[in-house]
Amino acid sequence: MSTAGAVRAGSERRDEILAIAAELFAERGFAATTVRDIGDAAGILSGSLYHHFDSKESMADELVHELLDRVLAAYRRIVATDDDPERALRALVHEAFSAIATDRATVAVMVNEWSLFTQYPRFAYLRGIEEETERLWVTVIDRGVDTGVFRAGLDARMVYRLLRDAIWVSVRWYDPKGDDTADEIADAYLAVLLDGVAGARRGAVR
Amino acid sequence: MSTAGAVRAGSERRDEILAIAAELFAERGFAATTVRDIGDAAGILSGSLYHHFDSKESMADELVHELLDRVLAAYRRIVATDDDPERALRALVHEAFSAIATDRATVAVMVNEWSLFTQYPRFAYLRGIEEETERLWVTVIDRGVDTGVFRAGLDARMVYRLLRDAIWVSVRWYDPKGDDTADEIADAYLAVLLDGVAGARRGAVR
DNA sequence: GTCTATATTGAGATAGAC
DNA sequence: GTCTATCTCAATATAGAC
Repeated sequence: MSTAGAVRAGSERRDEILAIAAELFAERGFAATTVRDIGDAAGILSGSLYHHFDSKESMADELVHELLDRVLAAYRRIVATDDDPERALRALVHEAFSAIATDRATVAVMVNEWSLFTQYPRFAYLRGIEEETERLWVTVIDRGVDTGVFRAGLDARMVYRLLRDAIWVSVRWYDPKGDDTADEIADAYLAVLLDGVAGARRGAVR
Repeated sequence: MSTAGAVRAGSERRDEILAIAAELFAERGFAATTVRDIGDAAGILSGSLYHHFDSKESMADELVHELLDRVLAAYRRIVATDDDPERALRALVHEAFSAIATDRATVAVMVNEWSLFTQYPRFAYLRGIEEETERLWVTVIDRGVDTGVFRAGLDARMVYRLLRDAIWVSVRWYDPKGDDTADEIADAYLAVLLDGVAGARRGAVR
């Protein structure tokens, strides 16, 4: 009956508390958020949180792990399904921005606390997920170079990092109530990435 | 006699301790670094740090403030000096990557703790610096659009954010001992930004 | 599933001697 | 400029009643 992957199935109350914790972690930072803050926001005492969770860390762990499992699964589907490199890259970028739209707080936690979390053994899986993600994106970029739709001589790994960093950190200024939807930002970023900002044909490497 | 701008002049010992603190903040995170850690690394007791600094916060404050003042001054010089939009943009990007090379630890602290610091009144100046920085970069991009060297209809603010985010977060994977120098990464990023990754001329908006 | 009550630890910071 | 010694507070987490 469980929908879970790596993560324990959760009651509704649990999920509710997790969502509250995510908002607080995103807003104040993981370290600066106390279990009392979370309890207060959830309308219970801090001690009662430990009926649902082992520790403050495990809350962040569940949030981030569950998100990344979902995103990675989507990446896998895209790369396995779509043979066209440009369309696949577009889909990957839209998928990431979609996660920012649907799970803003958790993405913010991931982005802001990445350096912190990757220090702890409990978050060791982050490396694995990050490696597979890189492999998938780089595969798509390399395919594009092979088929000639992307420029020859491109450093796929560097392009991936540029894009990954720019996309995820946008969660820091992304405003769900703002003028631009996540898909619109995705398209704007893709426009720059694919065609560049230079207006006139240049005597460059192409 | 003082070399300082907004920041108190410092003895050599002070600077040494600041550099040590920067490394620890960058490595373990600001919150996870204790004043005892800093004292240990500096070879003194934690209490002795308070002869040099008011608080742990003030150490991070000095580090980040001093760095951003220097970088902003460089940006100002570039924008005031160079009329050519593409050359100015190149210089801005190289300037940022140069800061990553020379002040890796402090840049990492700034990037990792930005969301945390901007919450505190003491770091209110971050907003001001960020705003002026955005204005400077956007000015250069808009100039490029006006003179036709950058594509018409470009959202300068979005391009700035994309670039800013991608550049600064690269401090998380930048390896001073790695194959690529900061200038090489800057050029690679600029190549993507200016010309895009698409290899063939496309029937796009240009 | 939440509360009462509290154990325990570790943090930032201070006062005054040397 | 550093040390000795310590204060004070706030944090995570636990035990057991309801």
